[in-house]
Amino acid sequence: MHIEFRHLRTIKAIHEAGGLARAADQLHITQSALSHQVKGLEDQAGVELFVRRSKPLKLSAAGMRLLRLADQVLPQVEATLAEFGALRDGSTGRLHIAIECHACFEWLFPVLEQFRRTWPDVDVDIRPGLSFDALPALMKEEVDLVVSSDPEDLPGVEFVELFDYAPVFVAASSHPLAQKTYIDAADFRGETLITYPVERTRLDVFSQLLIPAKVEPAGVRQAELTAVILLLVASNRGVSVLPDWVVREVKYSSDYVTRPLTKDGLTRRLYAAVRSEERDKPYMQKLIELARNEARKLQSI
Amino acid sequence: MHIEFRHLRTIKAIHEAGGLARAADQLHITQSALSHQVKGLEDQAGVELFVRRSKPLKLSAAGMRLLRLADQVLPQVEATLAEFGALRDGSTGRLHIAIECHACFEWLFPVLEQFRRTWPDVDVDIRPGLSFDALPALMKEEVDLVVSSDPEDLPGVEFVELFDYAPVFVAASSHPLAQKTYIDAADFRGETLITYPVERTRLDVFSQLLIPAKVEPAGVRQAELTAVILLLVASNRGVSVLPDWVVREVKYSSDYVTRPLTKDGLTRRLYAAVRSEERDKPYMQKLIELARNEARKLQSI
DNA sequence: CAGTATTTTGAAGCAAATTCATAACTTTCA
DNA sequence: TGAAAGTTATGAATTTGCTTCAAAATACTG
Repeated sequence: MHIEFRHLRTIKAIHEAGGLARAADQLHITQSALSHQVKGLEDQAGVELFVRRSKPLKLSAAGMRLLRLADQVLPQVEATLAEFGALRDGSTGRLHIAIECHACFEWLFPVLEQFRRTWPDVDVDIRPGLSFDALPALMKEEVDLVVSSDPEDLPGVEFVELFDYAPVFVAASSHPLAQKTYIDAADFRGETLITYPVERTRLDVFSQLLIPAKVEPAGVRQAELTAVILLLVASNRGVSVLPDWVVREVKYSSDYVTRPLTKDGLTRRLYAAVRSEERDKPYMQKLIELARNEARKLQSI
Repeated sequence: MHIEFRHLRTIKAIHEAGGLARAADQLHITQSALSHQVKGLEDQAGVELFVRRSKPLKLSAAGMRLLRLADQVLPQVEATLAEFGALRDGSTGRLHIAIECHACFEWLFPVLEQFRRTWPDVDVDIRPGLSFDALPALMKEEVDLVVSSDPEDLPGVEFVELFDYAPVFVAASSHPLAQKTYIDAADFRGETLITYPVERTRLDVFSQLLIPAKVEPAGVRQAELTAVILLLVASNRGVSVLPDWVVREVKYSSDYVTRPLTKDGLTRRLYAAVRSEERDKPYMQKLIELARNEARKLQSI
C-alpha cells in the first residue's frame, strides 16, 4: 500500500471535523472505512498519526506533518484540475502556428499581438515552416495551426478560408518593365527573380505563372527577409513577386512600382489549416476572425 | 475515480521512459495496466494527456501540466516520508516538557540550551501552565515529559530518577533564626512563609515538614518568581524554603543565609516522568543525561 | 456506574486496478 | 508498397484491497 490523495483528504477531514465519525459523513463513507484507512496508513508510514488516549482524537506530531503535506499538495491538485477545466472549455490551450507562406509574418505578428490581449492564457508561438513539413506536423499535433495557400484533402484536417490576396510584380521605378500596365510570364524571361529561399512549387510566381507557362527567368536569387528583397528590388538587382499586403504599405514609395500579374491579375486564397476537433475552439475562432480583420485593414490602405 | 499519486508516478515514468512499454517495466506493471490507467485518467480529467498520432507517445499540453504537478508533488511526499523515517528512528520528535516543580526553570533552561545543539530537529517546548494535571496530560500525549518529585504508579508511565536535592531554609542574614544551625518545623510557628503559588501538598515545606508536624506558620505569602521570593526574604518580609540548587549560586551572598531543615537535613528526589514507549528514544535519554550533569554541576559549586 | 458517543476489529462484499491474450496501429526497411 | 518489428489499445478474467456491515471495545458525561 502506498500513500494516496485519499489519505490526505482523510487526514484533513478528520482534523477539521475533529473525529472519525463526523469526518466520515463529510467524505460520504463509513466511519469504519476511515478507521481502516488510518490504520493502514499508520502501518505503512510506521508512525502513529493520532493520539488515541484522548476523546477528540487529536493529531500527533507525525499527523501534523501529514496534514501539512495535505495542505501543500491538495491545493496544487485542485489548481491542476481547474486548468484542465479551462483546457476543456477552451479558455486555455496551445496555439503553435506554422507558416508555410514566408511573407505571412507581416500580418500575423500584429494579429498575435491583439490575440494575446484577449486570450492571455493561451500558449502562442510561431514556427517558420521552412525547416519541416507543416501539415504532417499539424496531424501529429506538433503544431496547431498552419497558414497555407494550398488546401489538401487530409483526414482530420480542415482548411478554413482566411482571405484572398494578389501576388503582384515588384520592380524598381527605373526598371523597363515598370512601363507596362501588367506583367506576363514571358516578361520574366530576361530578368533576375528574387524569391524567398523555399522550393519553387511553394512560390506563387512559379506555381501560378512561370511553371504553367514554362518560362525560366534569366536568374534566381534568394533572400530570407522581405525587407531585403525590397531593398534588392529598389536597387535594381532584380524583380520580385510578393503578396499585395506586403507591398501595400509601401505602395506609394517612388523607389519601386507594383504591377498586376497577367491582364486580369492573379488571385490566391490563404487558409488556416487546423485539426477538425479544434476548429470550433473559441480561441481558434478568435484568431481566424482577427486574421480576417487584419487583412481587411491592410487591403483597405 | 479520482486522480491519485499512482497516476502522477505513471505520467512521470512514461515521460522519462518515452513510452508505455518501457515505463511499464520501470514501474513493474504491465503495459496494459498503464494503457488502462492513462485512459481512465483522461476520461476523468476530460482532457487528452498524450499525443497519440506520433510514435514516441508525446505528452500533450495537459500532459505537461500534469507532469509539472507530479514534479511538484512527488518530492513533497518523499520529504514527508523521510521525516516519518526520522520520527521512527528517533532522530526527530516532540519534547514538550511540563514542570510540576516551580523552581525547575532554573536548571531546565540551560539544559534545553545544550539539548538544542545536539538535537536541533526535536521540537522542544516548556509548558508551565498545566502544572496541575501534568500527569494526565502526559498520558494523553499532550506533553512528553513531566518533571516531578512525586512518583505515582500509572499505567504506561515511568518515573526516571534525575537527581537528589535538599529543600533548604532561607532567611535574611539579620533574621533571628539565622543563628540556629538547623531549622525545625516548630521554628516556623511565628514566621511568615513565602512560597510559590501552588497547593500546599505540592510544596516540600508543607508535605515534608509542616503538615506531618501539624505546624501552621504565622502567615503565608505567595510569589511567582524565584528572584522575587529571594528579594522578599532578603528584606525580611518572611522566610522561605527552596531547593538547594536555587540558592547554591547565591549561597555566599551576605543578604541571606541557608540552613538545613531538621537536624539531618531533608532529601528529596526529582524524576522525569515519561511514557514507557518513549523512554528509550535517544533524544529522551540525552535530555535525562544532560539534566543529571547540570545538577551535578550546580551542586558542586 | 450506567448511558451515550466514538473508535476498533474481523468477515464479507464489491468496485476498481491489474493481468493475459490478442487486436490495431506506426514506423522501418527492403 | 508490403512485410516485419515495435508499440499501443481493447476486452474478459482475475486479483487486490477498499468499503461496508455487524458487533465489540473504549472513552466520555452526568
